[in-house]
Amino acid sequence: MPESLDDLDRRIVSALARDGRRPYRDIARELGVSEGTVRSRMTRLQDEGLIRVTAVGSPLALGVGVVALILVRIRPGHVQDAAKRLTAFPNIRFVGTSFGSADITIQSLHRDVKDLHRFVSETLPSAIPEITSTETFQLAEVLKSTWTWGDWFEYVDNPAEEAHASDRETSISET
Amino acid sequence: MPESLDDLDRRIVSALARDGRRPYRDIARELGVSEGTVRSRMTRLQDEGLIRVTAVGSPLALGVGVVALILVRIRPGHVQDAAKRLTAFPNIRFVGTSFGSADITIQSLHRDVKDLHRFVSETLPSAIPEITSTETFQLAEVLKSTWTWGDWFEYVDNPAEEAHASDRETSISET
DNA sequence: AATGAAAACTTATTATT
DNA sequence: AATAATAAGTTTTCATT
Repeated sequence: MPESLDDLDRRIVSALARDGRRPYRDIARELGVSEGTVRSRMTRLQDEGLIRVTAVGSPLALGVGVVALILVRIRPGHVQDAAKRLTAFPNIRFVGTSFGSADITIQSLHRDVKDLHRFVSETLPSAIPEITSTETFQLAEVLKSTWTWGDWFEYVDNPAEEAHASDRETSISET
Repeated sequence: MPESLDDLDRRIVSALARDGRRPYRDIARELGVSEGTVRSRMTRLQDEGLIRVTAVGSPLALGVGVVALILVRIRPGHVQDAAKRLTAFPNIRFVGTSFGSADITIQSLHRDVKDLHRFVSETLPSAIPEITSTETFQLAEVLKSTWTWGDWFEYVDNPAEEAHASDRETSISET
């Protein structure tokens, strides 16, 4: 039963979102608690699957030529099953079911546009015959892709604010 | 000039994608190089903005009630400027310009559907008057959201493979 | 659930190739 | 660009509250 994060958890997560390798001891000093407290809370959050500390980076810098967003429509009654099968593709990084004119939205990585085209026109339809249509958006430039939480914690605590100082310095621009 | 990653860089990044807090010394032992080599390569990759080690987690577990994908169309000639202004919103986590029937795709976070609706119907149009239309997909369930690179490195090195063993155990399912 | 103490281990710096 | 040596700092374990 994954209970929500308390204020101390959030501060720890914010600190690690800024720098995932920052020593627990250092974070503990800043927050006025012991190193063990930071450690045990992070262990709990990771064990519960709520948080992971990981290397993230720009796909386009890591040898990925093409990043695409694909909207998928599925024969009624087969959405959940189709979504589950899409998660098995190594080049699909995101799979979500949705309300609206698409049943599933995915983000996929490709070496080049030829690879993307083959994927959409051949691989996907033959792997998931319940697909009734797809719509593909090849991304030209990723201007923001953020993993920090400080701004969100501020936003959710203070609904009035909009478009103030942003996370940009700690995000990776994936151009 | 960000040159691409060599094989050793990739192995280091893969290891840190699995566990971002794993000691450099431990990774170095596994890869048969010195700790300093792992450290200096990570320093370079981080300084060049190619890789970041960070805490990532399930938005829906962190107090985010609603995650949406929004496709945005913009008056011709204003796409780049509008995209840049969208990056300033703290509740927008992803901004990409794209080819296809949308000019910009964004991912946004909201407390509830009322907040999402206000954002789409009021906040966005008044902040970015060049928007000509939007299409919103409220995400119901995120089945995959992966940050590891091992599978991609395999995929890009071996085009024939499809839908084999996946990253799922190291991704966070954002239900 | 949080803490302090201590041994084991890692990091960050420096000099060397 | 990589390495070994080393002082300083961190992690991990455990007994205590």
